[in-house]
Amino acid sequence: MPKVGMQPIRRSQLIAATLEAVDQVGMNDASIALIARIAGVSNGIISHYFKDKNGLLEATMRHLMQALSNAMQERRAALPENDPRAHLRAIIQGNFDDSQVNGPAMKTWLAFWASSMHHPSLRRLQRVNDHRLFSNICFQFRLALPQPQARAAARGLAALIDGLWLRGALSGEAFDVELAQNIAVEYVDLQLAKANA
Amino acid sequence: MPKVGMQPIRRSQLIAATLEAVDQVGMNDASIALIARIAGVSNGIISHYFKDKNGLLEATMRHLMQALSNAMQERRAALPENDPRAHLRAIIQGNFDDSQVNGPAMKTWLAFWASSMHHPSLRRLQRVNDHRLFSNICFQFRLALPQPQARAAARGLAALIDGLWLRGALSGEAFDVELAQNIAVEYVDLQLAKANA
Amino acid sequence: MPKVGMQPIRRSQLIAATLEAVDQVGMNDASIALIARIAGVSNGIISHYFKDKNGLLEATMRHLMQALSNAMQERRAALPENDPRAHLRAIIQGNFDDSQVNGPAMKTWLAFWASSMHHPSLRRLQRVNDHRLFSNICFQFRLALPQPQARAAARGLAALIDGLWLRGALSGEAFDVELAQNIAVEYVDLQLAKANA
Amino acid sequence: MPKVGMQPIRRSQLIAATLEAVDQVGMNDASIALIARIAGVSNGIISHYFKDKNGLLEATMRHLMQALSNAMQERRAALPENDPRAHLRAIIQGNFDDSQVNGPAMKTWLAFWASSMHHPSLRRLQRVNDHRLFSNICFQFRLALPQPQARAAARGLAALIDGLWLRGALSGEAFDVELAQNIAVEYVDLQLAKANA
DNA sequence: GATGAATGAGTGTTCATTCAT
DNA sequence: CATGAATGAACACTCATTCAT
Repeated sequence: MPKVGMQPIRRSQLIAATLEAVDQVGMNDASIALIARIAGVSNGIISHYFKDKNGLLEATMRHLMQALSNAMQERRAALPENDPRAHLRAIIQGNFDDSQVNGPAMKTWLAFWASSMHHPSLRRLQRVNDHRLFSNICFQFRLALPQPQARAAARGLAALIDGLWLRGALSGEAFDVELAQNIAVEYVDLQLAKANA
Repeated sequence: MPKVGMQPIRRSQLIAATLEAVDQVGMNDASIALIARIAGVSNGIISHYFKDKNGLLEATMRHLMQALSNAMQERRAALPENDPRAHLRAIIQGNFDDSQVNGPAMKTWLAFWASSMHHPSLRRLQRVNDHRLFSNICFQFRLALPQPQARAAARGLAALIDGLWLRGALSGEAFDVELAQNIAVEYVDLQLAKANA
Repeated sequence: MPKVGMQPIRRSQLIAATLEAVDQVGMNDASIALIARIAGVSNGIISHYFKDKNGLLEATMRHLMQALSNAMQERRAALPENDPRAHLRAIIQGNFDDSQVNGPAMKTWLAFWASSMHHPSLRRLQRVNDHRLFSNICFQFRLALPQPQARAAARGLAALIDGLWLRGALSGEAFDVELAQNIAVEYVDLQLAKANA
Repeated sequence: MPKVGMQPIRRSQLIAATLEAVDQVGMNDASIALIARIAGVSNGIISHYFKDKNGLLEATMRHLMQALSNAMQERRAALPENDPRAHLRAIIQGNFDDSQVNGPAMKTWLAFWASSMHHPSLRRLQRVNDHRLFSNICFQFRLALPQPQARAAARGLAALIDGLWLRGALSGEAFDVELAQNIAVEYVDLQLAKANA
């Protein structure tokens, strides 16, 4: 049923199908045929809306990143400017948002990380994202700590968040969001405590 | 040329070629033909020494895990039994051993993590490995901390190690081993400090 | 914009786009999408004016043939009836008319010749065209030569014209029209000289 | 039945199948699947012996050129050096050799000419071949004529040969080799006659 | 033990064509 | 008239695997 103005609808539909396919069989076996079948459309349409498979995967990655960014912004929007602990807490919570710790998202993120080592376009996206998380964290620590400590603390917190997320993803059990958040928040507190020492 | 005893030699040769291939083109494009070419052998021989491609990949993953285990054991062998800080430090150093932070190893680890989400045999290996790291760390923290805190600290340290490793792998720059180790060791010290509070 | 009388305009537009497309990428890769893009119209419109792609190609071939026919008629219109040399000269010049020796036309002719071997409708067009050239030439030679010689001379001149055209098209250099015409006209003179022997 | 040393056998087999396929359906529709079916082998084997389809087509063109070259050399081998008429006659006869005027060969040559306009590798082959024919002819005419006339005569004869061949291929009737040869030889005689004028 | 010829299913992609709007 | 969304078959090509030698 050809209609006009289908572009945004179809694009969302295909990105959702991609996440579903990666969840089911992994990115390697998430063929265009499978994705199209899941989306309930024909194979050929993917080239119509995304130049090729890579275009679809890149769009899917952007979608996940946007969701992550939104999850953080929502939590930080109402916070007072000069409260690093609250902002860091919101950043942590955003990273463990439902949109990031469900099965499809976790599997897709992992697959993207692996792929990004060999695909320049994904690599670029990956770098921008990593750097943004680090910058945001660093900026908040800088409000309470001198530059060198702030940078080290930021590096540590970013790594801790990613590591908690990674081990949660690989554990095979349900993601214990609260436990992960507590460990990360405690790290923030330990770092901020240096300010008063 | 002795026709006997080729098995271990060929197996090492093929595992090395696999790491090299994954480094060059990623695990997706590391075809049997490419691996065989890198190893300087014929395509067919891989089925001879490993049942199939999956067998080769599994063996490669075991190889990396063994190298990680060795790197930790070497550093811990001479340490006094009752010195958790020293042991945790050795565990940290082992995780950032040269055998783990070179390009081929990092790319292969990442690819295995992604694959393990969908391949039961890799998943099992992955779990055992993850659990062993956690157990080792937890045991050491337990020497200084009560059970609940020890478990939380272990979870945090394991995540921090993996996260530092992950962000190092993805950064695209040379891995700053010393910086990573300092951040992790500082985390150990902050946790152990609770024992005396 | 008048909605009536668009047919001849659109048809010319699409034929011109076809020639352009064939010039750019060859007939094999001259997809409907590309032709439509060059013409600045939508994909679907081609079926509207031509039944299908084959219809468009056939129309394009007819267009080239008509241009060739016109090029010859224009030059022959004012000639006296009983001057075979002048008419043969005009036929030669018509075959090397600008409309026939430009890039798009030459590439399209070549492609049509190749295609005509396997597409009955193109084949029919091709035959009619070939025969007409031969008949025209033969008729003129017949005014000066006995039948057998006239036929042989006609066969030779038709072949020489096509061969000069072909080698010019394939040479990759600019088409040296004058040189080609001189060689063909000399052939005419050599044949006509037999009449007086 | 895998054997060693199959390369030359398979290559010939596949080139023959390509000619047969082009004869049957034209080069456009001569898919790898069809060629493989005609050769009685699997699709995949073509990449094994030729890098890709283009490699197979290029090899097929080289095969035809070699056959043409052989056809001429055989006829010229026993000729005295200083007899341009005999050599030109042999060149003409070689160009109308059985290996060149059968259906598959003619259709394939035509298809290659069309393709060569858009494929650099085929274009290069085409140019070398064209130039060789011209050079050979020119060298012989030069033995009897001054340089400018020799060059013009060579251009004319090369074109006449190609044109006779082309019109024969397109005519749809059986190729009248004798008639074509007579017309071309007569052209040689007319040109050589200038030497004594 | 080792080779590499051979298979054939599977991939991403292209494309002429159809048709609701 | 004209669009462009949608289809689905066809394509070239890749690849893990098998097996005669």
